Amino acid sequence: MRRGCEEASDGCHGKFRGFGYRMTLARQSILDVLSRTSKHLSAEEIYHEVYKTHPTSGLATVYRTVELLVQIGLVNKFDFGDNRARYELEIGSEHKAHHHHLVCMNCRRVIDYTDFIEEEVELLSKTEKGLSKKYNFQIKKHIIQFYGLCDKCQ
Amino acid sequence: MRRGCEEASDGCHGKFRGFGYRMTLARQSILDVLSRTSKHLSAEEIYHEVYKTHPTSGLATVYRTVELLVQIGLVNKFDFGDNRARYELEIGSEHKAHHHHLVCMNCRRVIDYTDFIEEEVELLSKTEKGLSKKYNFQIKKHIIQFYGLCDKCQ
DNA sequence: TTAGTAGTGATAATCATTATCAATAAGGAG
DNA sequence: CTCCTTATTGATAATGATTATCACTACTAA
Repeated sequence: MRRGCEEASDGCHGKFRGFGYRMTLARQSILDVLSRTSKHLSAEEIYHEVYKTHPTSGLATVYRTVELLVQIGLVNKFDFGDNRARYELEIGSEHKAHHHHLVCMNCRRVIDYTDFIEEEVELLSKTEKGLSKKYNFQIKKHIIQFYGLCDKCQ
Repeated sequence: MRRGCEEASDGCHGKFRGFGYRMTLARQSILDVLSRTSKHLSAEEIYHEVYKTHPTSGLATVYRTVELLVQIGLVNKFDFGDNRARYELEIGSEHKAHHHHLVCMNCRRVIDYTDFIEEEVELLSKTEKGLSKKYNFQIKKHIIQFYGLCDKCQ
Protein backbone atom coordinates (compact mmCIF):
# COMPACT_ATOMS: atom_id res chain seq x y z
CA MET A 1 0.00 0.00 0.00
CA ARG A 2 1.40 3.33 -0.96
CA ARG A 3 2.03 5.82 1.74
CA GLY A 4 2.68 9.48 1.26
CA CYS A 5 0.44 12.35 0.42
CA GLU A 6 -1.42 10.70 -2.46
CA GLU A 7 -4.64 10.65 -0.54
CA ALA A 8 -5.04 14.24 0.45
CA SER A 9 -7.27 13.14 3.28
CA ASP A 10 -4.34 12.21 5.47
CA GLY A 11 -1.80 14.22 7.42
CA CYS A 12 -0.80 16.54 4.63
CA HIS A 13 -4.25 17.96 4.22
CA GLY A 14 -4.48 18.48 7.94
CA LYS A 15 -1.11 20.14 8.07
CA PHE A 16 -2.16 22.54 5.34
CA ARG A 17 -5.38 23.45 7.09
CA GLY A 18 -3.54 23.86 10.34
CA PHE A 19 -1.43 26.57 8.79
CA GLY A 20 -4.48 28.18 7.22
CA TYR A 21 -3.72 26.97 3.73
CA ARG A 22 -6.03 25.15 1.37
CA MET A 23 -5.40 21.77 -0.17
CA THR A 24 -5.83 22.18 -3.89
CA LEU A 25 -5.48 19.93 -6.89
CA ALA A 26 -2.25 21.63 -7.90
CA ARG A 27 -0.72 21.19 -4.49
CA GLN A 28 -1.92 17.64 -4.27
CA SER A 29 -0.43 16.70 -7.60
CA ILE A 30 2.88 18.25 -6.63
CA LEU A 31 2.89 16.26 -3.40
CA ASP A 32 2.00 13.18 -5.42
CA VAL A 33 4.96 13.67 -7.70
CA LEU A 34 7.31 14.17 -4.78
CA SER A 35 6.04 11.15 -2.91
CA ARG A 36 6.28 8.94 -5.97
CA THR A 37 9.89 9.64 -6.84
CA SER A 38 13.15 8.72 -5.21
CA LYS A 39 14.98 11.44 -7.09
CA HIS A 40 15.87 14.97 -6.12
CA LEU A 41 13.74 16.98 -8.51
CA SER A 42 14.19 20.57 -9.54
CA ALA A 43 11.17 22.86 -9.83
CA GLU A 44 11.11 22.43 -13.57
CA GLU A 45 11.34 18.66 -13.33
CA ILE A 46 8.43 18.67 -10.91
CA TYR A 47 6.54 20.86 -13.34
CA HIS A 48 7.06 18.38 -16.18
CA GLU A 49 5.97 15.48 -14.02
CA VAL A 50 2.89 17.31 -12.83
CA TYR A 51 2.06 18.16 -16.42
CA LYS A 52 1.45 14.49 -17.22
CA THR A 53 -1.60 14.27 -15.02
CA HIS A 54 -2.48 17.90 -14.46
CA PRO A 55 -1.46 19.79 -17.59
CA THR A 56 -3.06 23.06 -16.61
CA SER A 57 -0.69 23.71 -13.73
CA GLY A 58 1.96 26.32 -14.36
CA LEU A 59 5.59 26.53 -13.40
CA ALA A 60 4.96 29.47 -11.11
CA THR A 61 2.58 27.40 -9.05
CA VAL A 62 5.21 24.73 -8.68
CA TYR A 63 7.66 27.29 -7.35
CA ARG A 64 5.09 28.75 -5.00
CA THR A 65 3.90 25.40 -3.72
CA VAL A 66 7.29 23.92 -3.24
CA GLU A 67 8.42 26.98 -1.30
CA LEU A 68 5.32 26.70 0.84
CA LEU A 69 6.06 23.05 1.51
CA VAL A 70 9.55 23.98 2.60
CA GLN A 71 8.15 26.56 5.02
CA ILE A 72 5.71 24.07 6.48
CA GLY A 73 8.50 21.57 6.85
CA LEU A 74 7.10 18.86 4.57
CA VAL A 75 9.82 19.31 1.99
CA ASN A 76 13.57 19.85 2.12
CA LYS A 77 15.40 22.07 -0.29
CA PHE A 78 18.95 21.24 -1.32
CA ASP A 79 21.75 22.70 -3.32
CA PHE A 80 23.93 20.13 -5.00
CA GLY A 81 25.97 22.65 -6.92
CA ASP A 82 24.18 22.52 -10.25
CA ASN A 83 22.70 25.99 -10.08
CA ARG A 84 19.17 25.03 -9.27
CA ALA A 85 17.35 24.12 -6.11
CA ARG A 86 16.31 20.52 -5.64
CA TYR A 87 13.48 19.27 -3.50
CA GLU A 88 12.52 16.11 -1.69
CA LEU A 89 9.85 15.10 0.78
CA GLU A 90 11.05 15.34 4.36
CA ILE A 91 9.90 11.85 5.33
CA GLY A 92 6.84 9.69 5.28
CA SER A 93 6.98 8.70 1.67
CA GLU A 94 7.51 5.09 0.75
CA HIS A 95 10.91 5.93 -0.68
CA LYS A 96 12.43 8.15 1.94
CA ALA A 97 13.93 7.59 5.31
CA HIS A 98 16.25 10.03 7.02
CA HIS A 99 19.39 10.05 4.94
CA HIS A 100 22.36 12.11 3.90
CA HIS A 101 23.90 12.66 0.50
CA LEU A 102 26.91 11.77 -1.58
CA VAL A 103 27.31 14.25 -4.43
CA CYS A 104 29.52 13.54 -7.42
CA MET A 105 31.49 16.67 -8.25
CA ASN A 106 31.80 15.56 -11.85
CA CYS A 107 28.46 14.18 -13.07
CA ARG A 108 26.39 15.69 -10.23
CA ARG A 109 24.77 12.38 -9.45
CA VAL A 110 23.41 12.26 -5.93
CA ILE A 111 23.35 9.11 -3.85
CA ASP A 112 21.21 8.87 -0.73
CA TYR A 113 22.77 6.84 2.01
CA THR A 114 21.36 5.66 5.28
CA ASP A 115 24.44 3.80 6.45
CA PHE A 116 26.00 5.16 9.61
CA ILE A 117 23.04 7.45 9.95
CA GLU A 118 22.45 6.31 13.53
CA GLU A 119 25.92 7.27 14.67
CA GLU A 120 25.86 10.46 12.67
CA VAL A 121 22.53 11.55 14.05
CA GLU A 122 23.62 10.60 17.54
CA LEU A 123 26.75 12.71 17.32
CA LEU A 124 24.83 15.51 15.67
CA SER A 125 22.31 15.63 18.44
CA LYS A 126 25.10 15.83 20.98
CA THR A 127 26.74 18.58 18.97
CA GLU A 128 23.43 20.34 18.58
CA LYS A 129 22.96 20.43 22.33
CA GLY A 130 26.37 21.95 22.85
CA LEU A 131 26.02 24.48 20.11
CA SER A 132 22.53 25.47 21.17
CA LYS A 133 23.79 26.31 24.59
CA LYS A 134 27.01 28.04 23.58
CA TYR A 135 25.55 30.18 20.82
CA ASN A 136 21.98 30.29 22.09
CA PHE A 137 21.02 28.98 18.69
CA GLN A 138 17.84 26.98 18.21
CA ILE A 139 18.63 24.20 15.75
CA LYS A 140 15.90 22.89 13.46
CA LYS A 141 17.67 20.98 10.73
CA HIS A 142 21.04 19.74 9.66
CA ILE A 143 22.64 19.01 6.35
CA ILE A 144 25.48 16.58 5.80
CA GLN A 145 26.84 16.11 2.35
CA PHE A 146 29.94 14.42 1.05
CA TYR A 147 31.42 15.65 -2.19
CA GLY A 148 33.68 13.57 -4.37
CA LEU A 149 33.78 11.31 -7.39
CA CYS A 150 31.36 8.48 -8.01
CA ASP A 151 32.46 5.10 -9.31
CA LYS A 152 31.93 6.06 -12.95
CA CYS A 153 33.75 9.37 -12.71
CA GLN A 154 36.97 8.44 -10.94
CA MET B 1 52.80 38.72 10.76
CA ARG B 2 49.99 38.12 8.36
CA ARG B 3 49.72 34.77 6.73
CA GLY B 4 47.67 33.97 3.70
CA CYS B 5 48.19 34.69 0.07
CA GLU B 6 49.10 38.34 0.41
CA GLU B 7 52.63 37.76 -0.75
CA ALA B 8 52.07 36.06 -4.04
CA SER B 9 55.52 34.58 -3.74
CA ASP B 10 54.35 31.85 -1.42
CA GLY B 11 52.35 28.70 -1.93
CA CYS B 12 49.45 30.22 -3.80
CA HIS B 13 51.61 31.43 -6.63
CA GLY B 14 53.24 28.03 -6.84
CA LYS B 15 49.88 26.29 -6.83
CA PHE B 16 48.73 28.48 -9.69
CA ARG B 17 51.81 27.81 -11.76
CA GLY B 18 51.55 24.14 -11.01
CA PHE B 19 48.15 24.07 -12.67
CA GLY B 20 49.43 26.11 -15.60
CA TYR B 21 47.74 29.32 -14.52
CA ARG B 22 49.29 32.76 -14.19
CA MET B 23 49.35 34.80 -11.03
CA THR B 24 47.93 38.17 -11.90
CA LEU B 25 47.16 41.33 -9.97
CA ALA B 26 43.44 40.64 -10.16
CA ARG B 27 43.81 37.15 -8.78
CA GLN B 28 46.16 38.31 -6.11
CA SER B 29 43.83 41.03 -4.91
CA ILE B 30 40.94 38.59 -4.76
CA LEU B 31 43.03 36.21 -2.68
CA ASP B 32 43.98 39.16 -0.48
CA VAL B 33 40.38 40.03 0.15
CA LEU B 34 39.49 36.46 1.00
CA SER B 35 42.43 36.03 3.32
CA ARG B 36 41.71 39.28 5.12
CA THR B 37 38.09 38.62 5.99
CA SER B 38 36.39 36.27 8.37
CA LYS B 39 33.10 36.60 6.55
CA HIS B 40 31.51 34.48 3.86
CA LEU B 41 31.54 36.83 0.91
CA SER B 42 29.46 36.63 -2.23
CA ALA B 43 31.03 37.34 -5.61
CA GLU B 44 29.63 40.83 -5.61
CA GLU B 45 30.88 41.54 -2.12
CA ILE B 46 34.34 40.38 -3.12
CA TYR B 47 34.09 42.64 -6.14
CA HIS B 48 33.34 45.67 -3.97
CA GLU B 49 36.20 44.87 -1.63
CA VAL B 50 38.61 44.38 -4.49
CA TYR B 51 37.46 47.68 -5.93
CA LYS B 52 38.93 49.57 -2.99
CA THR B 53 42.51 48.71 -3.90
CA HIS B 54 42.17 47.56 -7.48
CA PRO B 55 39.31 49.52 -9.03
CA THR B 56 39.91 48.35 -12.57
CA SER B 57 38.92 44.74 -11.86
CA GLY B 58 35.52 43.72 -13.11
CA LEU B 59 32.85 41.52 -11.63
CA ALA B 60 33.30 38.90 -14.34
CA THR B 61 36.90 38.45 -13.30
CA VAL B 62 35.82 37.88 -9.74
CA TYR B 63 33.44 35.16 -10.83
CA ARG B 64 36.07 33.56 -13.02
CA THR B 65 38.80 33.72 -10.42
CA VAL B 66 36.71 32.49 -7.59
CA GLU B 67 35.52 29.55 -9.65
CA LEU B 68 39.11 28.78 -10.53
CA LEU B 69 40.08 28.89 -6.87
CA VAL B 70 37.31 26.44 -6.08
CA GLN B 71 38.60 24.08 -8.77
CA ILE B 72 42.14 24.29 -7.45
CA GLY B 73 40.85 23.65 -3.96
CA LEU B 74 41.99 26.91 -2.38
CA VAL B 75 38.47 28.16 -1.85
CA ASN B 76 35.22 26.60 -0.70
CA LYS B 77 31.86 27.53 -2.13
CA PHE B 78 28.77 27.44 0.02
CA ASP B 79 25.06 27.88 -0.29
CA PHE B 80 23.43 29.34 2.79
CA GLY B 81 20.02 29.67 1.22
CA ASP B 82 20.14 33.32 0.23
CA ASN B 83 20.23 32.73 -3.51
CA ARG B 84 23.86 33.49 -4.08
CA ALA B 85 27.04 31.53 -3.72
CA ARG B 86 29.39 32.42 -0.89
CA TYR B 87 33.09 31.82 -0.77
CA GLU B 88 35.78 31.39 1.83
CA LEU B 89 39.41 30.36 1.82
CA GLU B 90 39.88 26.68 2.47
CA ILE B 91 42.48 27.13 5.18
CA GLY B 92 45.75 28.80 5.81
CA SER B 93 44.50 32.27 6.43
CA GLU B 94 44.91 33.82 9.84
CA HIS B 95 41.17 33.74 10.36
CA LYS B 96 40.24 30.26 9.33
CA ALA B 97 40.56 26.87 10.84
CA HIS B 98 38.48 23.89 9.80
CA HIS B 99 34.97 24.67 10.92
CA HIS B 100 31.32 24.02 10.22
CA HIS B 101 28.40 26.42 10.03
CA LEU B 102 25.31 27.47 11.90
CA VAL B 103 22.91 29.24 9.56
CA CYS B 104 20.04 31.36 10.84
CA MET B 105 16.94 30.59 8.76
CA ASN B 106 15.55 34.02 9.53
CA CYS B 107 18.30 36.62 9.22
CA ARG B 108 20.70 34.39 7.28
CA ARG B 109 23.54 35.13 9.63
CA VAL B 110 26.22 32.46 9.53
CA ILE B 111 28.26 31.45 12.56
CA ASP B 112 31.44 29.45 12.16
CA TYR B 113 32.01 26.99 14.96
CA THR B 114 34.99 24.86 15.73
CA ASP B 115 33.56 23.24 18.84
CA PHE B 116 33.12 19.49 18.62
CA ILE B 117 34.93 19.59 15.32
CA GLU B 118 37.32 16.89 16.47
CA GLU B 119 34.58 14.39 17.18
CA GLU B 120 32.69 15.38 14.08
CA VAL B 121 35.67 14.99 11.84
CA GLU B 122 36.57 11.73 13.49
CA LEU B 123 33.13 10.27 12.89
CA LEU B 124 33.07 11.72 9.39
CA SER B 125 36.31 10.06 8.48
CA LYS B 126 35.00 6.74 9.75
CA THR B 127 31.81 7.27 7.76
CA GLU B 128 33.81 8.29 4.73
CA LYS B 129 35.76 5.07 4.81
CA GLY B 130 32.60 3.00 4.97
CA LEU B 131 30.83 4.94 2.25
CA SER B 132 33.87 4.94 -0.01
CA LYS B 133 33.97 1.18 0.13
CA LYS B 134 30.26 0.51 -0.18
CA TYR B 135 29.56 2.95 -3.00
CA ASN B 136 33.04 3.02 -4.49
CA PHE B 137 32.85 6.76 -4.06
CA GLN B 138 36.00 8.82 -3.66
CA ILE B 139 35.25 11.49 -1.07
CA LYS B 140 37.03 14.84 -1.30
CA LYS B 141 35.06 17.18 0.91
CA HIS B 142 32.21 17.30 3.36
CA ILE B 143 29.72 19.91 4.36
CA ILE B 144 27.96 20.06 7.69
CA GLN B 145 25.52 22.82 8.36
CA PHE B 146 22.97 23.35 11.06
CA TYR B 147 19.93 25.44 10.27
CA GLY B 148 17.85 27.17 12.88
CA LEU B 149 17.25 30.44 14.64
CA CYS B 150 20.00 32.59 16.09
CA ASP B 151 19.69 34.28 19.47
CA LYS B 152 18.26 37.47 18.02
CA CYS B 153 15.69 35.74 15.82
CA GLN B 154 14.07 33.31 18.22
C1' DT C 1 -26.24 33.33 -2.81
C1' DT C 2 -22.71 36.24 -1.70
C1' DA C 3 -18.82 38.61 0.02
C1' DG C 4 -14.12 37.97 1.11
C1' DT C 5 -9.94 36.03 0.21
C1' DA C 6 -6.59 32.27 -1.02
C1' DG C 7 -4.88 30.29 -5.04
C1' DT C 8 -3.83 30.12 -10.00
C1' DG C 9 -1.90 30.71 -14.91
C1' DA C 10 0.40 33.61 -17.89
C1' DT C 11 3.92 36.34 -18.35
C1' DA C 12 6.94 40.17 -17.36
C1' DA C 13 10.64 41.43 -14.31
C1' DT C 14 14.64 40.48 -11.55
C1' DC C 15 18.98 39.11 -10.56
C1' DA C 16 22.98 35.94 -10.15
C1' DT C 17 25.91 33.85 -13.17
C1' DT C 18 28.02 32.82 -17.81
C1' DA C 19 29.46 33.61 -22.51
C1' DT C 20 31.50 36.57 -25.97
C1' DC C 21 35.08 39.15 -27.90
C1' DA C 22 38.41 42.55 -28.73
C1' DA C 23 42.14 44.46 -26.02
C1' DT C 24 45.80 43.64 -22.62
C1' DA C 25 49.47 41.71 -19.98
C1' DA C 26 52.23 37.57 -18.00
C1' DG C 27 56.09 34.78 -18.76
C1' DG C 28 59.30 32.44 -21.58
C1' DA C 29 62.63 32.61 -25.65
C1' DG C 30 65.91 35.03 -27.78
C1' DC D 1 65.31 44.20 -22.56
C1' DT D 2 62.17 43.04 -26.53
C1' DC D 3 59.26 40.16 -28.92
C1' DC D 4 55.93 36.51 -29.22
C1' DT D 5 52.43 33.47 -27.72
C1' DT D 6 48.56 32.91 -25.33
C1' DA D 7 46.21 33.28 -20.83
C1' DT D 8 43.62 36.78 -18.82
C1' DT D 9 40.84 40.72 -18.59
C1' DG D 10 36.90 44.36 -18.80
C1' DA D 11 32.72 45.52 -20.72
C1' DT D 12 28.64 43.96 -21.78
C1' DA D 13 25.22 40.97 -23.81
C1' DA D 14 23.03 36.64 -22.97
C1' DT D 15 21.24 33.05 -20.16
C1' DG D 16 18.48 30.87 -17.01
C1' DA D 17 16.43 30.18 -12.48
C1' DT D 18 13.40 32.35 -9.53
C1' DT D 19 10.04 36.01 -8.19
C1' DA D 20 6.54 39.55 -8.78
C1' DT D 21 2.37 41.13 -10.91
C1' DC D 22 -2.29 40.99 -12.06
C1' DA D 23 -6.63 39.71 -13.59
C1' DC D 24 -9.33 35.80 -12.92
C1' DT D 25 -11.04 31.55 -10.47
C1' DA D 26 -12.60 28.82 -6.67
C1' DC D 27 -12.97 27.97 -1.78
C1' DT D 28 -15.08 28.97 2.62
C1' DA D 29 -17.89 30.79 6.02
C1' DA D 30 -22.08 33.22 6.97
